Amino acid sequence: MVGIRDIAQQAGVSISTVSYALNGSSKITEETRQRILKIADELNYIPNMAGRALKRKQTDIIGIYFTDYGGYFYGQILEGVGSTLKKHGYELIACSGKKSHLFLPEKLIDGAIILDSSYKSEEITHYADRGHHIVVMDRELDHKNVSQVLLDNIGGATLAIDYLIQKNLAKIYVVSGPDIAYDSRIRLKTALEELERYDNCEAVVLTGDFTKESGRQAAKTIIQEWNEEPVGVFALNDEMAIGIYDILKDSPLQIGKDIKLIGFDNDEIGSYITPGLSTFEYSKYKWGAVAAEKIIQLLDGKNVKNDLIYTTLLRRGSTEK
Amino acid sequence: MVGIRDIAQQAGVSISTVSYALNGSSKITEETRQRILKIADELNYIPNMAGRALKRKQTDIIGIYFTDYGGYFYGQILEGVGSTLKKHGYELIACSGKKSHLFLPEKLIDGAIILDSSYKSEEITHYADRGHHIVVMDRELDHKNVSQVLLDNIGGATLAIDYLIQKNLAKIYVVSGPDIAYDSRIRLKTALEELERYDNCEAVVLTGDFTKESGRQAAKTIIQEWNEEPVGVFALNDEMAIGIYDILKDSPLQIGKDIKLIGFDNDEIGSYITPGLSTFEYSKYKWGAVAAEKIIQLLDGKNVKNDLIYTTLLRRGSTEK
DNA sequence: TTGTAAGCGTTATCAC
DNA sequence: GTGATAACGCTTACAA
Repeated sequence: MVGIRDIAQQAGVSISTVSYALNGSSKITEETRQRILKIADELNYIPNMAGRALKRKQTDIIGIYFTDYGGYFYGQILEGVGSTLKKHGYELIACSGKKSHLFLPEKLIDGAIILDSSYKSEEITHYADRGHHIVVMDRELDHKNVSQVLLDNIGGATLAIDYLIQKNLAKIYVVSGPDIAYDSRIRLKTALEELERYDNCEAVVLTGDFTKESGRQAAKTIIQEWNEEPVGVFALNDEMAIGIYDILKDSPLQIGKDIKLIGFDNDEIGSYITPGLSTFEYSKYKWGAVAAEKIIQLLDGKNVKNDLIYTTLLRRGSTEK
Repeated sequence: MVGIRDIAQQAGVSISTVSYALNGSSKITEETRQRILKIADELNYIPNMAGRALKRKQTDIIGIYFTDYGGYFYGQILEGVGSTLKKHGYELIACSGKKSHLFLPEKLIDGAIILDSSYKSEEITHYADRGHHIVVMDRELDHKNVSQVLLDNIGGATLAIDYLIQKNLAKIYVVSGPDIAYDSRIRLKTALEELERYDNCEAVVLTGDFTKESGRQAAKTIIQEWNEEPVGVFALNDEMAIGIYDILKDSPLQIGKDIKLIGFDNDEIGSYITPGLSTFEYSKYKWGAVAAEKIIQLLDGKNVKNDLIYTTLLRRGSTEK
C-alpha cells in the first residue's frame, strides 16, 4: 500500500508538504504541487479512508436505510437522494442489517436517512441526542437534529374516501397495512375519520400488512360478504390492491363495476393490470431529493423545516368502469 | 465522544485492558471484563470505525455495485447477498456513483460485488492487481483475485430460439439490449448463432437497449413489417417485451397468436399482463447468495471456482395462445 | 493478568 | 514555502 510517506520519500519532501499538495493548500509552490501530484499519480496513490476519517472526523458519506429491499419503489427514491447528494459532494450508501445502524455512531457515515419502520424511534432519538443528524421519511420525530419529509397521507386518504363516497356505495372496505408502518397508520386513521362523516355508508376494516398475500385474504372476505351491491375498497397500498385482483379475476365480481378499488403509491403493475388500478401517485424521486436536501442542511448547521410530499389521485378503470 | 480512554479512566485500568475486554481476549479476568463491559455500556460506548479500521486494516463491509437502482430486480439479489454475508459476520452496503468505486482502494470495504456494466473491466483488473477481492456478476474476468457468478445466458437464449423455432414461424425477431451489457451481448450472440442453424426461418435483429421505450420502437417496426404471417419475437429482457405489449395492445396484432413473444428475467409485471409473458426465470436470491459466498471465499484466501446460475423457461400465454 | 508504548495513514499546528 | 511533530481512536506486541 502506498501512502503519503512513500510520495514524500520519492519527492524528497516531507509528508506535510505532500498533504498540502494533495489537499490544494495555497501554502505551496505550484511547481512542487505539480511534481508531487505527478508522483502520487505514478505511484497510484489513493488516500486511505480510515486514516482520513480518523483525522477529519467525517467521511462525506450519507447512509440510507430501508425496511427491506423489496420493490422497484426504492429505486426512484435512491436516484433522488443520490443525485442530490452528489451535487453537494456527498456519497450515498444503502445500508442493510441491524448492525449497520451503528454506522452513524461509529462515524462511518456523516448522516442517515431513514425509511425503515424496523428502526426504532428511541434509537433514532438516542443518536440524535448524541449529535448525529438524521432525516426521517416514515415517522414524526421532533428533535433539533432530526428533520422529516413525509408523504401527505392525510390528503391522500381523505381524497380516497371522498372519491369512493361519491360513487354512492353502501359499504366501503379499508384494507389496512402493518401497524408499525407510519404511512399505514396515518392512512387508516384518516380514512376511518373521514368515513365517520357519512352515515349512509358502512365502513369495514380488513386487516392487512402491505403484502400481496394479505390483499388476497381481504379479497376472499369481500367475496364472502358480497350481496350483489357494489362496494368500495380502499387498499392502503397498491401491492395489496394487486393481491385483490389476483383473487377477483377468478370470481364473478368485476373490479370497476361491482368493486370500486383504489390503492396507494402508484406501483407500476397497477398500470398493466386490467382494469387499471386507481391509486395515489407522488414523485418518489422528489421525495428522495428533498430528504437529501434536508440532511445536507442539517449537516451545515442550518435550521431545517419539515416537509410534506403531496399526492394526487390517479383515476383508472378500477373505479371508473 | 466517548472512547476507550474514557472507559479506562472510569474503570481505573489501562486502555489496553479495555481493548482486551471489549474484544473478548482470554488474557483478562472474567470479573474485570464484566466490570469494563458494564462501564462501556453505561457510557454508551461505540467503537470508532476509522480508528478500528486503521489498525485492523479491514472493515468487515462488502460493497455491491449496480448499474442503476431501477427495478425490483435488485431487491432479491440484495437479499441473497445480504443474508449470506450476515451469516459470516459481514455487512453489506449498496454503493452508487463513480466516486464510490474508490471505496475498495480506500479500504472502506473489504471486497466488492459488481453487477454494473458502467464499471470498466480495466478498473476492476487494476484493483484486483493491487490485491483487492472482487466478484463479478456481469462479465468474464480471469484473475486470481476475481471470481464470477454469471447467468446461464447461453442456455436460456438457445432454448428461447429452439422453442420459437418449434412454432414453425417464417420470421423471428430478436430485440437486442445495450452492447455494454454482458447479458445482452451473450444472449444476442447465442440467439443469432442458434438461428443460423435453421434455413427456413428469417432472423431479424431490432436494436434495443433494455428499456421499455426501445421495446415500443421495436413493436412499431414489427407492425410495419407485418404480413399476416405469425412471427416470433425474442426480447432480450422482459422490460422491452413489456414495451412491446404497450404498442401491440392498440394494434390488430394479437400477442400469443400473431406474435409469439418471449422475454428474459421473469419480471413480475410479466405475470400480470394479458396474455402472460413467457420468459426465462432464475433465482435472483440464489444469484446473490452465491456471489456472497464467492467473495467470502476470496477473502478467506481460498481458491475460488466460477459459477453459473441456470435459467428455466416459463411458458405463458404470449407464446401459447 | 494488566500496563506501556508503538503504530495504522492522515491532517494540521507549529516552528523554521 | 516547507518540515517536524502531535493528534485522531484503536489494536497488539512486549514488558512487568
